[in-house]
This record gives sequence, C-alpha cells and structure tokens, in this order.
Amino acid sequence: MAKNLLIVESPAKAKTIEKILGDDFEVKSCYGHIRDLEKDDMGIDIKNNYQPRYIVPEDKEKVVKELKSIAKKSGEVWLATDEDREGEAISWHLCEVLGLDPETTKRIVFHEITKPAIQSAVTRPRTVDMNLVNAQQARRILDRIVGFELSPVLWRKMSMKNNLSAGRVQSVAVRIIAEREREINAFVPVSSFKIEALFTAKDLAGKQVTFTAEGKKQASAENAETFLNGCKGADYTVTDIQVKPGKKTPAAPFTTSTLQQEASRKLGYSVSRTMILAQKLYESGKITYMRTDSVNLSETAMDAITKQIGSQYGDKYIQPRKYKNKNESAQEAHEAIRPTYMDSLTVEDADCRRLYELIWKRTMASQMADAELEKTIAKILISTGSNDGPSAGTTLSSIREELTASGEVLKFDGFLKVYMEDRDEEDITEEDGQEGMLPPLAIQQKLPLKEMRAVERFTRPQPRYTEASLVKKLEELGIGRPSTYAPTISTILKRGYVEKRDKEGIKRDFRIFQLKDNKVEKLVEQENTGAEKSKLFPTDLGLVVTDFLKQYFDDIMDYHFTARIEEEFDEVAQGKILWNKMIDDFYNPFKKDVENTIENAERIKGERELGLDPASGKKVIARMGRYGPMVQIGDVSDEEKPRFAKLKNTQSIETISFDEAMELFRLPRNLGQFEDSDVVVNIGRFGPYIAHDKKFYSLGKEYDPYSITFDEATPIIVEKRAAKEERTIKIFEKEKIQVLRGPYGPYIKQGLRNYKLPKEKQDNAADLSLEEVKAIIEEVKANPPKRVPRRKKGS
DNA sequence: CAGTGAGCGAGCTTCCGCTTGACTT
Repeated sequence: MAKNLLIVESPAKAKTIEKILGDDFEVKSCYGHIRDLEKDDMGIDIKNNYQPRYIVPEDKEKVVKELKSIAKKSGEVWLATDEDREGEAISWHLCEVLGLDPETTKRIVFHEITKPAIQSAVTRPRTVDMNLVNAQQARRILDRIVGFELSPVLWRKMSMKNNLSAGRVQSVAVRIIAEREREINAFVPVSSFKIEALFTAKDLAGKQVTFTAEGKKQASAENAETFLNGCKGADYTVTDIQVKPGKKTPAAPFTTSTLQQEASRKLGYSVSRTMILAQKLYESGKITYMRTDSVNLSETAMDAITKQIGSQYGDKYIQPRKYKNKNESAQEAHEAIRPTYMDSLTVEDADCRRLYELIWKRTMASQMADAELEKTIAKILISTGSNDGPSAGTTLSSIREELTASGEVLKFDGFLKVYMEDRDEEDITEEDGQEGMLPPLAIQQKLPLKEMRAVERFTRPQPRYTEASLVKKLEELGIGRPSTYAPTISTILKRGYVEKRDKEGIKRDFRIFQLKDNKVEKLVEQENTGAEKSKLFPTDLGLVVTDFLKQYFDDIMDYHFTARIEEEFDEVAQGKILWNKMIDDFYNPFKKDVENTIENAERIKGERELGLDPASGKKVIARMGRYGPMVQIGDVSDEEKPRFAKLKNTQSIETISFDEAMELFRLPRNLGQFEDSDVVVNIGRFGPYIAHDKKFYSLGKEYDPYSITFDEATPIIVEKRAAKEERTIKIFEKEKIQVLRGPYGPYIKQGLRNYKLPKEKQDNAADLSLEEVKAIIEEVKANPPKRVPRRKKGS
C-alpha cells in the first residue's frame, strides 16, 4: 500500500517526524507559505467583495511541483502545518493547490515535536478550520491594502526618490524610534544631591572594613551644604537593624523575542545574528524551533531538565515550573526555545556555542529553585540631626536625621548557580547600586565616620532603543511576529528611516560637597553623559515620514491599531463576523483618507526656519531635499539662486542651530592655486575631499575640511598622486582599461570590474598589449573565479 | 566616486508572515 503523505512547514521538522512515524508516512515540508497575493492591482478584487487573487510565487514553484507529484502517488495526504492562523492558512492553500477537499482532508497539529505528542496527534485528526483560514486571509489582505495604498502616497508626496514604504508594522516601529528621540531632545535634566557616608567597622575576621550608608536626597546645593555642615562634630549610632529574607525567581525559558534581547545584552549580538545562529542550531538538531512566542516546555523536556539539574547540582536545586504567556497575541504553535538534549552542555560549532550555552543555561534555570537572600537594613542616627530639621520651630518630634546602610547576602544560590537575566538600561534604577555585604553591626554601636559626601546627580532621559529593546517594545504592543522582528528592523534600516550608530557623550560638571575632618569642602568633577553605543536613531526622513503619516493616518499609526484589529481577526476566527465585512469596514474610511491625502496634502518638506543670513538678509531654512536633509539660504523664487548645503549625518533638521547651519556654508573652500589649478575642499557623497586639476583626493579622518590649510592640502595631493602612479602599470586611454598593481599582484581594471592576471603573465604585466588584455578580460568573464566561503575553524 | 535641490511623466517601487537555500561580494 502506498504510504501516506504528511506535510509540515519546516524541513528539519519533517526529518524528525518521519523517524517517529515510521513506515506508514512519508513526511515532506512545504517551506512555509506556498501561495501569496498577486502583486498586480494589489492582488485583491476590491469591487468583488475583496476576493483575493493568489499565485504560486516563482521561488515556490519547485516545492509545489514536487508536492503535487508525491501527493499523486501517495495514499492519504495529511496536513500538519503549525497550529496557528498562518499554519491553518498554509494547510488550506495546500488543499487548493493539491486539489484536496478541505472538508475531508486530515489536519493534525502538535505544539511540540516529541514522540508522545506526535503519536497522539495522529489518532485525532480534524479538518481545516475555515474560520481560522479566513482570519488569516483578512490579516493578509489588510496588510496588503495598507502597504500598497500608503507606500504610493509617500512616493507622491515625498521629494526623495528612494523606494519609500509604509506598513502596519514598520511605520509604527519607526514612530517608536522617532518619539523616543524627541523625548530625549526635549528632556531637561534636574539635579539633586545624594548623601553618602563612609563608615568603618570590624568584619567577622576582625578586620576594619569600609561600608556606605545613604541619607535623604537633597534637592539643592544649598540644602546639601547645610546638611553636611549640620553633621560637623556629630556622633553616629546604630539605632535599628532589620534582617529580612528575600528571594529571586528565574525567568521563563526563551521565546524569540527574549532570546534576541538576552543575546543582545549578554553577547552583543544583533537580532539578525542571533536568528542566523539559532537557525543553524535548529537545523543541526541542537535546539527546538527558534521562531516561537511560547514559554511552554513539553513534559518530556521538563523531565530531561530536572534530571539534568539533579545530577549536576543535586535535588535541592530542582523546582519544576510551568510558565504562562503574558502576551495575549501569542499564538503558541511551538514550544519555548530549548536544547533538544539537556545533557549536551555545549556544541562543537564555535560560532553557535555562546548562543547555545545561553539557551542551555536559561532552560536549566527556569526549572531551578529560587535564590534565597538575606537583606539587612541598618539605621544610623546622626546626633546633630534634630537641630538640622527642615526648619526651626518644627513641632514634629519624629524629625531626626538618619542614614541607612543596606547589605545583601546570598543564602542559597538556587538558579543563580547557572544563570542570571540581564536588564535593559531603562529598567535599571538608581537604587540598584551594588549591594554588598555589611559588616556585623550592633544596636547602639557608635560608628566612626571616614567621610560624608553630597554628590550631584542628574535625572536622565530614557535611553535610545537597541534593536533588541525595540523588539521587546513591539512585542509588548502585539505588533509583529517572531518571524518578522529581525526583518522589520532590516526594513526600516534599509529604507533609511532609522540608523544604527554610536553617539559620543558630552562632558558635564557635577558638584560634590565633602565633609572630612570636620571641614566641608566643595569640589567640581566631570562626568561623561549621553554616550550610547549601537543604538537606533531616527533619520530626518524617518521623522518627516512619521509626522506625515501621523497627520493623515493617525489610526494606523496608533500604537493600539494592531491590537484592535487582532480582536477583530479573533472574531473572524470564532465565526462571529465575516472577513469581507471586517475588511470593508476598514477599507471605506481608509480609502477616503488616502484620497483626501493625495488631493490635499502638501509635499513633505519638514521645513524649519533658522534665522536670517547676515550677509544677504535672506532666510536660512533647514528642510528635506531631493537628496536628503539640507540647509538653504534664500528661496528658489529669488532672482539669485539659493545656496545649498547638505547636513552632516549626525545633524538633524530638528536640532541644527543657526550657527551650525552657517558653518555648513563655509564649504566648498578654495584654498588657493597650486600648479596653476585651484585647490578646493568640499564634502561629497563619500566624505570630505580635495579637488584639484579635475582630480579628487579623499581626506582622511585626521583632517577637518573646515580648517585644513593650503600647506596641509598640497602634500596630500602630491602623495596621493604618487601613490596612484606607483599603482599604475599601464593605461589604455581610449578603451578605459587600466593595468594596476594591487595588494594581491597586478590586475586589470575596466569600469568597476577587476580582472586578475593569470600567473604566467604577472611578471611582465607592463609588456601586455591591448589584445592580450582584452583576451584576459574575456577569459575571466567566461570562467569567473569561484569564491570559497570562508569557514571558521571548528565548524 | 566627489552633482544635485522645480516639476512633469514614463516606468518602477511597496505590505506582513511562513519557510530555506541560491545567489553575489
């Protein structure tokens, strides 16, 4: 009898399942979606109740052809795509393409790829759930409408001619970045003074140790100084000691989003790097599926984990836990991300090792005991305190100045033995100082003061987003899915809405009042503030597009738009509403907005007036031009042509000052004549350069185009010219072919392409004739060199 | 490699979510 055909989405999964199911089934994969909306005319017949027009994309033709031919030879076809909205739709598309009846074709699901789960699933087949399929179709069609209606609006209204795009997910992602930037720009830091007292006491071994106690924060420098003066000659007495137990609980096993976050914080990986490595681990069978929003672990996995904990650390470290998803939009088609075999502590592949070990540790920790702590809080009374209460004449007897020293001791490490989750910058508060151990203290003990300081501290704005913290935010808002977090970030970077870069901090003075040897002294120190590494910054393009979309399509840009339509998709999935009705309710007002915008909206300029040019009296403005953000003196309607200058890439239309703008007009600078030609310095598409005698010489980082002198510029011209001559072996002027000397030997350059010389011709490259050179070019073109992908050792 | 900046019109672009290889550089 012919085998049955079982179709899953992922080929790696297919292999595993085939082993489990044995001889009755042939298991094949369809590699995700096999059909999509046609691109022409949106692929939707809007007048005909939004009927979708599906096609098999070119890159899926091969898979579809193969599945068709196998299906023909097979017994029954079983559909085992993922148990979520998209998976259900894939099953339906398979029915359509393979000519199966969705009402009778067997559909099974598993949340985990384990023997018991798969064997039991096979005993309980159902059929395709058309309501769920319709919810997916509604999702797909809505996204297509939004994307393919909004993007062309941008093409019409933006002067920049990039391939601009807009969509339900990407546009909100850019908005998140844009708004954070504006919060930071508008932030005004407020300072206060933190009181820190350093005391000494004997530790258990009898050694003198120093510890810190903190006092009430002082709002102003005056208060801080008064406070310290009031402490002159004071005694410090321990008045209270409290010991409280505490505990720490492990984090849930990894989902895609939390894996991306932790790999970013602990290993410094970008989200795409994390996903590439995770994919490798998955394909080699080391971990479970890496695109998941579920924190669930299978029973078999829980057993293996607890067994591993027991044998490695002892039974008292075991604490089995079931985690629940916080996120309502989670569709939980898979397990959490975990090692397939808990007794594999590491992997061979050096690239993947750190990520694997992170997954292994997190998985272990999730089933381990709480860490137990002991927190000690000691109150220290300042003898002079009551005299320094807020104001004289106060009647409150409770006003006593005191200091608080706190310490923490780990009593039982529990899960901390293997793993501690890191936190994002924004979640770290000032109170999170390093809480070390306190020496043993007794009530009424007098403490000698080493010194007391009032240190000025400033409030800080929220930090800019990293790729991973943006993913976290998107997930919280229910926007995007595990399979799209990394691609969404790539899209907004590629479109130029957002940039990933570092920002240097700026130096800032802060004040310290120091009480030592009964004298109060004022010091001023410097700190670096606002430095950020590998953060997401909105570009001017991102800012103006966001403003535009918010103005005309505020509903789609709303942070809760996705959550709202998800509720409607759910109603479609439950059969409560019809998908075409839902789309129609969305489309009609949306289409009106689109038409209104095309009709009435002005072109997007993001214009900002900076002031008047003292030389001409004309207006100086910053705005978006065809080639990006720029500053402009005068207007195109003026008789005299306006002057233009491009912004530096760290500058922004929104924040550039008048002075900074005027500075930009100092280029191009003519430094004078050299060898009868002008030496002109400017900044071009590829950075600063010197132009001389129709040739261009790049300026290295060591020179500033605004200040470089004639005497500095001319040697650069001479040197670079010499270096170029050094490299040139022969030039065929007419054919625009050069024979050049490179670091790997002589080569031929024609246009942008390079051709390596064959070994036997390398020694006398200078003697090559035009015919020989042309022959080599043809030869290399016919047999292009094969590039061997570089592999790291150990893989 | 190193320019440009207005507007028109041809011809093109564009979404989100599911999966991996097949391609260059």
